[in-house]
Amino acid sequence: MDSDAGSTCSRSSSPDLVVDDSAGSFFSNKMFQRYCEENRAESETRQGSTERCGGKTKNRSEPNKDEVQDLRLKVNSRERKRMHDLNQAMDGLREVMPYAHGPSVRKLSKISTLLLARNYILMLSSSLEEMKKLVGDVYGSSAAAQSRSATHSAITSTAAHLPLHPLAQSLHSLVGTTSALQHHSSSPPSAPTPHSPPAASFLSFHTPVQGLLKDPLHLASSYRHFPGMPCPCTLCQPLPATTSTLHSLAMNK
DNA sequence: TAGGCCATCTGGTCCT
DNA sequence: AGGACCAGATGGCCTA
Repeated sequence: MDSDAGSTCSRSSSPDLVVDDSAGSFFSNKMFQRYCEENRAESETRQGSTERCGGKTKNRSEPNKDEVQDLRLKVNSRERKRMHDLNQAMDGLREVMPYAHGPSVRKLSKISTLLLARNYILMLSSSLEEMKKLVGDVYGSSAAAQSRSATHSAITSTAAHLPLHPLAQSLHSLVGTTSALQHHSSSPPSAPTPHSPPAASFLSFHTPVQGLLKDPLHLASSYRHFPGMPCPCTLCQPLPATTSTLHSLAMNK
């Protein structure tokens, strides 16, 4: 509809707001012209009715054309700002997501960003639970109760050796479908920022492999998987229904 | 060229 | 009343 306003933003998710420009385009487009015509017709009708009533002009509650235009522009501007803020938040979310960043990498779409974020949170939660379980197995419940700080440090230090959770595969599939990966196993990780996401190597980001989700155990973990034998790790346990649904969603993307 | 993604406008609804 | 939020409509840009 609004081609001029759209061209000014250059498809950035957080374009610079040029209110006057968009307003100009708004004034120039057909919808607004039709809107003005309708508004004029309505005001004329109202005037006729008031004259017919013969009374005083009672248009205090009914704004005139200019007021309606100003109101409309204000509302549009607010909505634009709201959407820009939303996009900024989306960009912030993209920045902390474990996918390849860079100019050569296509930006994640909004829906992909949200799905990826959800998967990422689920994966981290599962990993944390798994690490707690592992530490509990190693040190025993009493030892774990004695030093929770040690537990915490053990969790953080051993996180780098986490088996790849099936949820991570959905990250792979999502990223694989939306962008080319910057990080490979041979390339050094980029310098971490204060809010930098876990390194790609942490998530074992290699070449995206499509269809791995169909067989999560395929590259499941450092656990050894024997045919016909149940795996002891909780990461190999069936995922919640919601997660499975999300997997299919992500795969369909 | 079709489809995906996006920005913007717009009207409705709810809340303060 | 004014603002926030939401969803539908519309049209532009980009990619396969």
